[in-house]
Amino acid sequence: MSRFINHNNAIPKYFQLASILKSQIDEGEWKPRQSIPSERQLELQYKVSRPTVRQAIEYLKKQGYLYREHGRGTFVSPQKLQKKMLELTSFSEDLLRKGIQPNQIIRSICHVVPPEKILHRLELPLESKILRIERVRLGNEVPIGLQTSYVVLDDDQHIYEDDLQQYGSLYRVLEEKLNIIPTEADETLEVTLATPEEAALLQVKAGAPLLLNERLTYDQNRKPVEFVKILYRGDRYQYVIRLTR
Amino acid sequence: MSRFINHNNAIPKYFQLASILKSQIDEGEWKPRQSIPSERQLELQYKVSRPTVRQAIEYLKKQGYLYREHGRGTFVSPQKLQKKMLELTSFSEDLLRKGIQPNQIIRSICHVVPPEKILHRLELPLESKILRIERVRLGNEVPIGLQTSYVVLDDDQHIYEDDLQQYGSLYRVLEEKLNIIPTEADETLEVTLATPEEAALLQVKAGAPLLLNERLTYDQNRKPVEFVKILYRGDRYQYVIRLTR
DNA sequence: AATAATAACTGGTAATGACCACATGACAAC
DNA sequence: GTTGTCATGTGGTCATTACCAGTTATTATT
Repeated sequence: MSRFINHNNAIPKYFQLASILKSQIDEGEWKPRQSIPSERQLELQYKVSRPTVRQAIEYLKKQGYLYREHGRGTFVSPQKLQKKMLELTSFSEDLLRKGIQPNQIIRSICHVVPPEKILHRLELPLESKILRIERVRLGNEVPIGLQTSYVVLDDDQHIYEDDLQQYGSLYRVLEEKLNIIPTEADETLEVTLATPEEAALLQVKAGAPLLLNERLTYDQNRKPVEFVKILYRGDRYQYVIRLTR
Repeated sequence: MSRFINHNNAIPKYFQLASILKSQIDEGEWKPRQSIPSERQLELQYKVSRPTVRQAIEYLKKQGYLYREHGRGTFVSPQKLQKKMLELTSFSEDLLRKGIQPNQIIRSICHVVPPEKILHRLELPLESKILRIERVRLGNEVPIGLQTSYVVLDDDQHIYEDDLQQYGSLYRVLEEKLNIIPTEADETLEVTLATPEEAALLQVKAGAPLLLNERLTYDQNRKPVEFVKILYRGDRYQYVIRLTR
């Protein structure tokens, strides 16, 4: 990691500076709760203006790396808060972060007319046909969740089984192949009991408690792109999240 | 709501402007997906500088009221996304928003030495005595959740049963009486089965599935203030959340 | 009529300079 | 010794100016 700002570079200076500061935190150069140099010092050190310094610090603050106290200084957040800065993550990201190897079995991938309630939430007219993907998600080769995704695509956009295998996660296909960035989601969690079919796929007894997770995801333009329903095995899955306000 | 910026006012201009813009959205003057005036127009209209306009818009963007598209404009988020901008909320706030009357029975409020694991997460030395509050939470007079809170307080800070009754929620006591602002939290959700004691308090059968919610809350200075464990009745509670990235 | 260049928007990044509000430690007055 | 004042350092707010980078409608060209 270069410790200087490149002044004739396509990458914004505030972003370069944020990367430099972040690497000093990641590498333990600055310890949690320790103060980092003041805005004026950074301004001199990196030869950028104060607004640029502030923008870089704001960026890292939003991600949970730094916190500020008026009149006192800017400080490194305790380790615990540095971990998960993404609150909206894919199933695969989730598991990888816990050190579990994610895997999947694709049960079906085809165009169907989803239930009316789901069409409504996706802001689509009645009888619309959209892509449905049914998958069994595995962690270290053991069934963890049963996932049904409905994805809204334009006529010239396609997702094939090969894409999912190759990219490893639906979110990566959306982002890297189709340039759709999931940015916001409304999510619910509740407890349900396994039907015989669900029980068989998840290898539990019928009636076993499951964690039901439903999510409506919006893209960068606030257009609904995905409705997903995931049934987790109650005994093998813990949902982790970080909240801010 | 005044539609002008007060130039000699303790309240920051960007905040005044944000309030004005927000009220135009709330009152339906600007419809979802409709564009709001450009930065240059707002600059002229309210006689403030462009950085101030940008700060106001950034503020509302972070709260989910607006979204921007480079080269196109700034737009009002669809209704659905305007609702819950707070991701970190108290139990009472949660229920009120769903139109359910929250209530509580305080089972105990006393100082105890919590389990070692909890002391560790609260970054306290072994054998520390802290405040424990055990409550049964009700919605429309029916038991919904069983809540055990551990709160870290300074020696000169106190919470009494009367405070909880009076303020209605622990978070309001923390904020309004003690000036502790919960700002961030790490939370987990999983499924468990009711022990006989828990079952009796929640009025379900022993072994009934419950939603277990554990949360570690940090204050404005990133100091752990509360560890809370809530057991929700699986058949009566749905956990709702909004995710962003 | 179809296509390509362009002008006129939009938001994004950046520098400079100024003043305010809060926290803290040094120091003088008591 | 204790207390109050003040200088100094911190982040917070704001105005002004400039240019860059996408988007879109217009206009000139073919």
